[in-house]
Amino acid sequence: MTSTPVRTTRQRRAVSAILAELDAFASAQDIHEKLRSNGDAVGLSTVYRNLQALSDAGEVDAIRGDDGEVLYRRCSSGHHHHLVCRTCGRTVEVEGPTVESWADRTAREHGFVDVEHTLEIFGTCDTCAH
Amino acid sequence: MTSTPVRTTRQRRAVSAILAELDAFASAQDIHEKLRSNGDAVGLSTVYRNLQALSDAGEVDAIRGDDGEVLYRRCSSGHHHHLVCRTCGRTVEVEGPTVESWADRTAREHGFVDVEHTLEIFGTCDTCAH
DNA sequence: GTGGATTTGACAACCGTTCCCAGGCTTCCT
DNA sequence: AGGAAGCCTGGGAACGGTTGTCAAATCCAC
Repeated sequence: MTSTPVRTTRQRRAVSAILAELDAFASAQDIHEKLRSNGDAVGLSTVYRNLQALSDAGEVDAIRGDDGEVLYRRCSSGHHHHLVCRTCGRTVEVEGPTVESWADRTAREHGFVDVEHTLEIFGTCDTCAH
Repeated sequence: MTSTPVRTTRQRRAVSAILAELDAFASAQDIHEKLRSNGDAVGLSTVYRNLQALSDAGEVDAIRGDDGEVLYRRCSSGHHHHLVCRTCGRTVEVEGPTVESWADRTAREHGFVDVEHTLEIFGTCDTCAH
């Protein structure tokens, strides 16, 4: 396998920097906007490309919002789920060991293999609920 | 509150009929295509409208596929989750009572209210796995 | 059957995302 | 440091799913 060279460009650094200081899930366009208002102008295509690359590399988590747009967030590396505030986007990473085994067992009982699952919890956080 | 009259049109019936005989999740465009090849021509807009209406009325479940398109399926009325074959779309409805309470409890512990969750399991069904 | 509101359908518009490609910038080598 | 090679960038066009528009068709109550 041929190693793919990766270059550290200003744009790539800028995108990573934004993600590092963000506690909430944000869309590619949100991030593009933030970069722009920070003075760190980066092309929209580039933002998309880099977010996707980071996502593929497992460095950021990607989920799909209600309206279908993809939201990104820098997360801890292990397998976990998200508790997301539907108002401000603030996110808490949670683990549910029981869920994992239940999902796998259930799928296997029905003859399914190569099992994955998605689980997200949405609510309104205490700050946003007054 | 003013009651909204609902009319039973040929198109509405055709869409419901297709859903009734479908065991898998299907996109609006899939359904439009099936109707068309059945000779029951229905406009694409109408298919979208009716699927959305059925979804709002809770008569069909809607989930979002990996590529972001919305998939519909007629399901049983109670709260349940889906075990979906990622190859053929065949779907089994499953229940996970433990998951429900765990999700609610976890969210509440973090001060979140008005909690919802989404949980889908994807795998390859025995038929598709050979 | 008739009137009048609901629905339909063809097409345009939308929106997030991806593609394209000429020019720019990193890297590596010397 | 200087220069060649090729990955990266960015602006705009293209794309695919979905929604909006509005005149014409349809359904239902009377």
